[in-house]
Amino acid sequence: MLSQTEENYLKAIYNLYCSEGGIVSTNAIADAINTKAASATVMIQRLSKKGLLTYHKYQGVAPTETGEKAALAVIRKHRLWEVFLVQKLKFKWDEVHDVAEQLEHVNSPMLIEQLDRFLGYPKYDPHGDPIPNAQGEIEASPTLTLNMLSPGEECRVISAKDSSTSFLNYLDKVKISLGAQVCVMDHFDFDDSYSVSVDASQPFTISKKAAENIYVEKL
Amino acid sequence: MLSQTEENYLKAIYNLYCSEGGIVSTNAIADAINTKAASATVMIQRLSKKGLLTYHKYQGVAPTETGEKAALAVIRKHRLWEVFLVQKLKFKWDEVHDVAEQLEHVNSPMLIEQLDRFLGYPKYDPHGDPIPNAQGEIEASPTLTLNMLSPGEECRVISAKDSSTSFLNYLDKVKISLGAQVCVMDHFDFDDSYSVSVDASQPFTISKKAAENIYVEKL
DNA sequence: AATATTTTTTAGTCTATTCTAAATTGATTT
DNA sequence: AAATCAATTTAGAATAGACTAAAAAATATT
Repeated sequence: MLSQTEENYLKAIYNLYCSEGGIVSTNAIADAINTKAASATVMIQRLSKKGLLTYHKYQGVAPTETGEKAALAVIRKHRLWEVFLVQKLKFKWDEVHDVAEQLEHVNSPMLIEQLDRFLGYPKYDPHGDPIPNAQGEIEASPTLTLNMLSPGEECRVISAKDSSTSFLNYLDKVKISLGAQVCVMDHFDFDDSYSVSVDASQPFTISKKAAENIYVEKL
Repeated sequence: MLSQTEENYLKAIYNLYCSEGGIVSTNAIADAINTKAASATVMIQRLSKKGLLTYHKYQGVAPTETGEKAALAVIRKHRLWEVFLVQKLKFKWDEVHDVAEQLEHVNSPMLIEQLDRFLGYPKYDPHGDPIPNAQGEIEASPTLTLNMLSPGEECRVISAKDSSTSFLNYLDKVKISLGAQVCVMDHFDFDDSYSVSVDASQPFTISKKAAENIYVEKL
């Protein structure tokens, strides 16, 4: 059993390891956790004693197989809760993080299993990051944006690339929500705008800039 | 801001104060929290310094106005999460406690507000205990059981008085679930059994013993 | 290669929470 | 009222996690 603090360190280390692509420095970890290098060192030593990290003094750190699994389990919980908050509790995409940060530490395999079912086994969180499955397998992030589709094609909204409040408000206003089905009706060359229909309702126009910032999956 | 541990003590003290009706002893608190009297003493001193308890050495403890509000806020969260687990995530009534015990410490007023809305502002948890409102006001527990109704009356199921697994399994089997609408069709004097219709479906018979253990509210 | 700088680790404190053991207080019995 | 027993509190120590300051190692600069 890992403490909340251990889970937070592990998650931060895994994220750094993926994004920076390689061995992670003590300082980078301390920054991510918002603590001091000395504290990070102590925790690194503890986690590597538990077999979750490979660690060589002064050299840096990497998750082991076990450590990666544990980190992905936390990430899975975090992202499922984010979906819950947005889809069921009407949180905005940018309001979920702090709460999910707390909920991710609740320990109950049955809870997560049932939550996953309740949400309809979602594949992406509201920020477009893929949700690891129960075995800790994770897909690549989505790369297809709305503007890449041709008229006639249908897709489901995964997330927003730009997560600024102003863009999220815009999406909210035009009722393009997570999971919405969008059909591209037309493309206008003269200003690169698109006519789209959301959930089979009245089509309307969105700009190229907007379309480029909406991640989708084809249906 | 209270720590999780402080919240747990406060909740336990409030519960003891209500059930035992008066000043609470250090040992009773230690037992409830599953710790030792010495630890309870330390925490009592801390909570009374924070103005949440009135405390006189060797005499015992009672929640202050503020302490009661804080305890009720935790109880509100706990009971809302229990409803969520049973109604949405298909937990059995006897499986929810440990998970709710964790979830109740997540701190986000918006989360609880939205959860309450999402659940349809429930008044009782799956064990039949009333859910305090956002102002910390709480009703008395329900006292009306199914056998107290006359043929023709309709009611909503609040909870089970007997929460043994065998009874809960029985209720599950006959599809009498939390929130179900039950209409009493008939009462048979010769064995005191009742004919009931659940959610307007095919009536069936339940024993006096079963009817006495189902808390309901009249519609 | 020698020095200076940055990063990392160690050592020593601090707080929250727990424990055990000892001391104190209150209640009970004679 | 004294002696005993149970409940409570204090004292002292442990652990998890954080911090600061100082030491050690790695890296960069001259």
